[in-house]
Amino acid sequence: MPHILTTDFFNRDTLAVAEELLGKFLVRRNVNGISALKITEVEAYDGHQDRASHAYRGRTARNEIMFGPAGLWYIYFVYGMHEMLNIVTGPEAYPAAVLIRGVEGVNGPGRVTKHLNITRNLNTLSARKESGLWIEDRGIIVSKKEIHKTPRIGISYAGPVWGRKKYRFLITEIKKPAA
DNA sequence: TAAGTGATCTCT
DNA sequence: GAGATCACTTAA
Repeated sequence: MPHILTTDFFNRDTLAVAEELLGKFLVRRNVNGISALKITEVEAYDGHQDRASHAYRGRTARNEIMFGPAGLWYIYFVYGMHEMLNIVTGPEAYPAAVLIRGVEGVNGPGRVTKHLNITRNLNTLSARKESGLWIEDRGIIVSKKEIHKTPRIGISYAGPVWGRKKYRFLITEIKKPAA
């Protein structure tokens, strides 16, 4: 039986949540039915001191949701064309979230949202069945050996310290034998 | 490698 | 209000 992740899962250390999201399934229900895709790549944005985080300069209308309780979707629009999907983590008033950068067969945060028809109208909603977008544990175990950690992407403004932190987690690509 | 695209934020 | 910037993608 798939187990839907709830607040308890998300209301923990952001790095732990990010790492453990690998291998879980992002499930979307819309007019086309239900699709479930395994999460393969994420990034953590953790706390007000994280210079790469939207919350670094304090609370604004956009990042307000990052200060909210865990388990809410934070979806924003960048570069005039891409919606980014994040799940809020940690306790209320502590600004943190995990960006879902890739799922099985769909690489790149902008492509994930496009593929699953995820837009800002889901922003601030809760990750549960009722919202049409949630995350399930389907029993897949991801070993530490399969997990790669690298610096985050597209955050050169974050400076040498925060820019180099290995807050990006991805499942190692398994090389297929040449056909 | 550079352009596209528009919301958001910072400064006037 | 104006200008710069941006947690990206695609086409060369």
